[in-house]
Amino acid sequence: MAAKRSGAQSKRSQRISGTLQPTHAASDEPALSRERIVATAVELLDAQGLDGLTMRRLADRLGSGVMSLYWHVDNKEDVFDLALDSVLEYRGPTQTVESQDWRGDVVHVLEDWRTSMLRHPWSASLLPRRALGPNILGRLELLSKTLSRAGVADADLNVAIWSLWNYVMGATITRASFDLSDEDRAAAQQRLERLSGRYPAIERSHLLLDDDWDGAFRKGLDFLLDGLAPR
Amino acid sequence: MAAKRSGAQSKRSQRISGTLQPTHAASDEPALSRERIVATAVELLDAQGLDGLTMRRLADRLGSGVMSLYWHVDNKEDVFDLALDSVLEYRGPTQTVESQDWRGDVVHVLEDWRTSMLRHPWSASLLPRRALGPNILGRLELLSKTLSRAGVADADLNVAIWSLWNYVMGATITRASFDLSDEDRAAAQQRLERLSGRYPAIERSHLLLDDDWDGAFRKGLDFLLDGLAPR
DNA sequence: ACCTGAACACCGTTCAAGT
DNA sequence: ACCTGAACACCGTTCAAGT
Repeated sequence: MAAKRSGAQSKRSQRISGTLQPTHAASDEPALSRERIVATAVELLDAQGLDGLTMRRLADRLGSGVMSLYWHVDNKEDVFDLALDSVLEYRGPTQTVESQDWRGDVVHVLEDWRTSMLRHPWSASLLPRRALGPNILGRLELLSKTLSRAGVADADLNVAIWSLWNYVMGATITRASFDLSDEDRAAAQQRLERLSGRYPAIERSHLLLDDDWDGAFRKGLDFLLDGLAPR
Repeated sequence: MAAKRSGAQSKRSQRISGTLQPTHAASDEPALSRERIVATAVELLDAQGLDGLTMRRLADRLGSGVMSLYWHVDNKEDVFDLALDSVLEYRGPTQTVESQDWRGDVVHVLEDWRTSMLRHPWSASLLPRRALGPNILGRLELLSKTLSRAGVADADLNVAIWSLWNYVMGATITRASFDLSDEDRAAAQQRLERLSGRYPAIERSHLLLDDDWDGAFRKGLDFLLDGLAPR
């Protein structure tokens, strides 16, 4: 990873080191690299959302020409794949020492997954269309092992993994997309009421205003786990 | 809805009715309308996928100028919203006569939902980013009523709805995105094995090759329902 | 090995104008 | 009320060229 330099220092070093950075004389940016590109792409996505990521904007932010990116990266799809997988890197404990609470471990793995994605809401809507990168596979691997330890039989393992994956993805995607629009939800509820009578049930229960996403997530997850690995 | 006419008939009527369709003399297409635009957008999405929908291509297919679309439709986002909601129109029985099998009704509602979306795989990856149209609301309403009849208490209704929604969305999105790439999955499994050792658990269980999506869907759904509405 | 600008074939949408 | 073409400000990517 390139270290950050202060503006003053970089200006000086730029003036002095004309021969040291011959191909990069007009800029104070460190050299281009796959890592820098991906990190900057994530920044851009966080700041501007899915549509905000543009090869041209990305190059701008990196202080390089647009076409320079294509040396390090296949195309825009590739950038999406890399950004998504980088955001899903697992940083938690990969093997809690002698844990006895296997069910708690499963919950932790899944909640960490959800939390990671919610930190970058674009990742949720991106995931369904992208390839499985190494970090995603790593999380699936971890989930598989934890489920085995929790007592899920080998024959049921894939069903269990996919059920939980589906649930987590659905919950995360829903939450990420609905949470963006708080007053939209209020507006939606009002619209519901103006159509008075067409949707009486969900109007009465204030479905669109309900926002205990975390609670609902945990509750549904518990039900699933009860079925998958009876305690 | 504009009625379909045969080519011959429309050519004749075009020649005769110069004064009847004065603004549309040069084409044998019926007049533009919101409905036609949406229907054609769905065709285009089915044929070419998400990236295949272009205002220009859409206009081409409709035999009109690009800008004519904007009289009937706000912008491209609007087209996406309309196409998505149109695909989610519920056509099943809205009130089965005196059904006693309430749990079966819930399952039917959710499976019909999933089936509708899988008929148009782009809808799955589109949904998380779009507004709730009338047909989506209608399905939520139906689900809510069915759950009530199945014995879910009012206080638990929203949690139940969102849990099921999340599960169905996750399962559908996953299935729609993974199913597109059959030999990709085989390639992924091979890649796994070439990395031999990094992901032993999911390699051993052939997770990426497992494709009993429907079975997994039903199983997980049953577990959820067991928790939400004990029989 | 790494970076670049010009050029191509596209986009969505504004606007002013037509009937 | 409905449709249109020209024009604008963008896109992603190929290519041939630079160091």
